[in-house]
Amino acid sequence: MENLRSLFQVMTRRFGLLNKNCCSVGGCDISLIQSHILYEIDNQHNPSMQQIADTLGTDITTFSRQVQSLVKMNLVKKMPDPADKRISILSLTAEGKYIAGSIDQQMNSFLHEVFSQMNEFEKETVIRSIHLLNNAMAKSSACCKPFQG
Amino acid sequence: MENLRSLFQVMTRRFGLLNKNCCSVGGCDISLIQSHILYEIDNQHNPSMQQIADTLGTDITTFSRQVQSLVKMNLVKKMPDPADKRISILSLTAEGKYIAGSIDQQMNSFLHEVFSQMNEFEKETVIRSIHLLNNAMAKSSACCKPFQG
DNA sequence: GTTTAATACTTGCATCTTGCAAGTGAAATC
DNA sequence: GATTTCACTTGCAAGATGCAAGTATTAAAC
Repeated sequence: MENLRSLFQVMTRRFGLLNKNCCSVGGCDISLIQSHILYEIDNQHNPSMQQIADTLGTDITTFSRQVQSLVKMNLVKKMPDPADKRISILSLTAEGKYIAGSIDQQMNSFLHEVFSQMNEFEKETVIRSIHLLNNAMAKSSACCKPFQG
Repeated sequence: MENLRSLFQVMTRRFGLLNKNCCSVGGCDISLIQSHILYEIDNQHNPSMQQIADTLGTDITTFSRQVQSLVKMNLVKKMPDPADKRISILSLTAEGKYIAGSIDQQMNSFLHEVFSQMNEFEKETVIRSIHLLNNAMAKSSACCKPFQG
């Protein structure tokens, strides 16, 4: 089999660059990490700090400070869990939802442009393949332990 | 079409986490960025500083300092281009090659484990798909301008 | 052929990010 | 009730980042 790593390296770097350029919405500049945090808060159900930090594979202390900034920017809300007062449940404010949605839209429109290079059959094949890959990665013990979302 | 972005987000994060854990070889600890630099130096032909910095989408000043560390660690060599003395050509030292190869091996063995979850047909489909994707991204104007390797 | 502009880097500085260690307070275990 | 564990938060020190301003070299303009 050919060198799998270089195949993936190229792909993920390109997607990473895409992601990097997708983070400014209006006057509001969001860092790459922050956009990932917004994304995860939006996609998980009543997530705690720890959950999102684990998902993203970032240290909880760094994460704590990132969230503090997002709270200051009025994009994220932190509510103590009524059942366990140690836990902070994260959610997006209206503004946070707007920003997250905006980034999502930008990313999707770029991706659609990329996919527009392909015919229908190719598109479907590629999408199915990524699903396969994601499932295989989720099952693999070697990698990605933190993330099981 | 379903939400493409979340599909890619999951995939690239998993691969990113994989990458993150692949960077220590023996006693030598390498940061993620440094491993990317080693990879690119190894894969491009007599690359200049600017070329690699562009490929990786990092600022040239940050890159300059990263390369300085790698030179100090005796993993990278910097040679002035005889034809244009402004340019520094980068190459790996023997030790740098060893480290880069080691990381490559780790990544590939993890990827093979992931692919071992699939049957032959799925494997081929997935690999072909990533090629398709990389080609489409290379053609797209929207993204990844810096990288054309 | 000298001046001007552009290129390929490098350094200064100020800011942000990172993660370990050490803390707080709350829940679970003993 | 004492100890341990858990979910976070802060102190610090180290590293990463990027703009501005520098050097040296090459290319372009006049």
